[in-house]
Amino acid sequence: MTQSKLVDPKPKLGRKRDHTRDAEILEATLDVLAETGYDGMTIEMVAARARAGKATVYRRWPSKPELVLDAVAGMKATAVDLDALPDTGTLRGDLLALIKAPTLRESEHKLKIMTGIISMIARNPEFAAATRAVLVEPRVSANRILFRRALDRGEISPDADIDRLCMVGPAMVAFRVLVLQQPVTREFMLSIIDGIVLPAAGVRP
Amino acid sequence: MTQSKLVDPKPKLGRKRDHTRDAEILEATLDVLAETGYDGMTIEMVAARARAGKATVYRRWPSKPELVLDAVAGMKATAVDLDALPDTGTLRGDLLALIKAPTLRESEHKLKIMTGIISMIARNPEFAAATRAVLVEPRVSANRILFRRALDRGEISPDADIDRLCMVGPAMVAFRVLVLQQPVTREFMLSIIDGIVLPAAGVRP
DNA sequence: TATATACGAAACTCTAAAGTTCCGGATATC
DNA sequence: GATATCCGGAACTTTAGAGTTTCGTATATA
Repeated sequence: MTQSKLVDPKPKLGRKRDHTRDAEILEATLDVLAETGYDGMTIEMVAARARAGKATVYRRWPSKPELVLDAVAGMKATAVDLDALPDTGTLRGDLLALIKAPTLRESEHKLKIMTGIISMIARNPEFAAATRAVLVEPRVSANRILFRRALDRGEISPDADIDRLCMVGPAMVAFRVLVLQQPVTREFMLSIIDGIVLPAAGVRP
Repeated sequence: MTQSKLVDPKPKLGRKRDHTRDAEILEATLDVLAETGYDGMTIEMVAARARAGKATVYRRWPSKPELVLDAVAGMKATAVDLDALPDTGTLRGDLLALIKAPTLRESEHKLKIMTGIISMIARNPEFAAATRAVLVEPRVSANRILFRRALDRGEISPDADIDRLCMVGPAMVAFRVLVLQQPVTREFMLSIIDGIVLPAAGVRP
């Protein structure tokens, strides 16, 4: 019997699509998104930045929302690796290990992208889900693991509200970038860890 | 000598502009803003909701950005009254007095309006300033007064980071509404006050 | 080598919304 | 009562951007 590719019968002739361009277009999408926001972004801007034609973009993604959604979802790849979390023996040490300069820059960049998408998450549930998956879950999950460890070690108060504590960092960072439009510095993160999170968790200095 | 109104020589003939419509149009603007966001909002939507014609809107505001800016700035009127802050004798009492149901509803409503404006604050500095003046400053200033009082009473640790503590509430609320899209309940605020803010401030339960 | 598709670039269509003008009717001044 | 401006409503012009098509060229299969 011959091959029966009923679904998606791939053509055998013609030039193949260059899928290395996909990543470049998605990256250009994120850049433009961070600079102008979703509504300010045009497909022509994205194509120009990726040195591609509009047709090349539309050959891969059927519409602007799907392109943006794909680009945002792709950011999850650069999230914190839950299997390689720091384990310094103290909660403070673990938290400090998570605020290295590259991590902070990345967080700020992600949030600037999110600035242009915030208005969409109210209009389109898929954007809301993508946002949470990329921006909230990775960081909160990482924090949760660190706090549980600290709890097991008896380092923090047993009646600490871990679920809320995990959100303090992300919330303060998001507020600072989205609303206050200020940079996320190491000093800022330190003041949150030492001034808010650790005291609230019941860690003695 | 006759009157010398060189600036703005008001016409003396014709029907007077009905300035009671101003407030209605601004209110309609905020409603549409909360529902569809800045870019989704059209002047026709606003005019329709205010039972006015587009011309009536454009007679008062020269452009869409100026209308929205004016509407947002007007929200400051419903901010917390710094001269009538609660003074219950304890920090916890004061904070609880600030999270009555009507206040929470108002905060949530303001934040939903802000959702549609967030993308603009990166594009237009005036929007950033208006947002801070309406959404951040009033609440943070109120908190600062309450925390200073508590500090003067010796109720909280003298080395508490008051500036950061004042932002925890607003940041957590903004994060919950803008990013998580969840309602601001009294339980949520209680968990922040009792689980984060008071412990971080060094108040013993 | 013929064919089919990809590429970048640009021309093109279509639609939606910003902003303007005009209408008939109302309300004010002189 | 003549005139000027307001009102809501609707027609109108202009512009910008989403999405499509076309063109000359490059690259793959058969």
